[in-house]
Amino acid sequence: MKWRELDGTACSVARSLAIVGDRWTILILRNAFLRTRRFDDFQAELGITRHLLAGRLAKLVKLGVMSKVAYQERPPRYEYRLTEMGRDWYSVQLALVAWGDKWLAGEAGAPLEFVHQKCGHKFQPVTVCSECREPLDVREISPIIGPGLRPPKRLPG
Amino acid sequence: MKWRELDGTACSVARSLAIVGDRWTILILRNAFLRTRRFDDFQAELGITRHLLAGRLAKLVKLGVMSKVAYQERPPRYEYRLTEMGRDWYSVQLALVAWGDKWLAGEAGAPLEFVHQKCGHKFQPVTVCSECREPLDVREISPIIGPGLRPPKRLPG
DNA sequence: CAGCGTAAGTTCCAAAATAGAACCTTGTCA
DNA sequence: TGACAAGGTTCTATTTTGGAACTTACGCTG
Repeated sequence: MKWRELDGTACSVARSLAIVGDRWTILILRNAFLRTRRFDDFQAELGITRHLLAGRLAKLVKLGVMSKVAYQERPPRYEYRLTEMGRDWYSVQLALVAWGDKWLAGEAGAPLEFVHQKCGHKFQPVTVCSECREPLDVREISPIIGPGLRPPKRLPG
Repeated sequence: MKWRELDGTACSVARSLAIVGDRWTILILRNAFLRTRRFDDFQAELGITRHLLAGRLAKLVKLGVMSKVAYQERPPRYEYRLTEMGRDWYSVQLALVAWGDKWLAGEAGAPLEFVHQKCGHKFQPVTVCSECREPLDVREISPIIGPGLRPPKRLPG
């Protein structure tokens, strides 16, 4: 399988990876959530080469994850902001952070903690079932064929 | 920043990426969740080259995400299973699937759907606050410095 | 017991992606 | 007029991947 074919597969993991399946892209999004918006700021904070950064940002804009917005006209200057699609990536990032905190932080503990303003507490993200609200366990989940894999109904005529 | 340095940074996203930050590794884990266990099965299902697969599996084993278990002695044959650390990756995968389903599946709908055996319903994963159980929104979360970033207390003596 | 099949790798070379550094463009400001 | 700034682009060297063939250790079959 070549990477060109990835987003053609009928798998949402593969399709997602076709967009955000490299480390730099995920780090760019991480910093975007920490309010970074400008080319040079991303470059300095991440240490990514300018060349790659330009390519990654262009791809994210093309695919609708970020948008390029002029913040001044003369000289023309742009910033990159998360779209709704990009903001929605946050649930993946939270899961990634939680996994890293749990398994990789060691004795020192998590580098960052998070406070939920709504309730005022430090929290961990918990993934629950949209129907019964119970936390999900791998062993209690069955995948089934969805509409995206079912053969289309034959049209009349 | 070079990739060697990534897992040395005080960020759980970067540390996680140092392990699972390439597409093949994530696809290997995806198939592991679908019960694939043997070298040749991973190879055939993913289309990854044997060379890379060997490297990725070895890395996952070294870092404790999967374990290599002999399932027969003569000739020696091994299979790869998720450890607890690996099973715990599932929350990230669910978030990734949900994001792909929502933003990339198009009109056809999700390729796979999931049933929660406990309640019997098709569901979406929802990320909630461990304290108040409300769904989390980016704009209601504040990161704060955690113990992993606080300078260590000076030891007496 | 020669030859075929199987699982799990390893080795080799060509093609693609990345790192690192320098350079370019458009405009402001002193 | 020259320095500075933001946002890129171009260049070469190194690293990583892709693709295919080869290896090892055994068991089976005729």
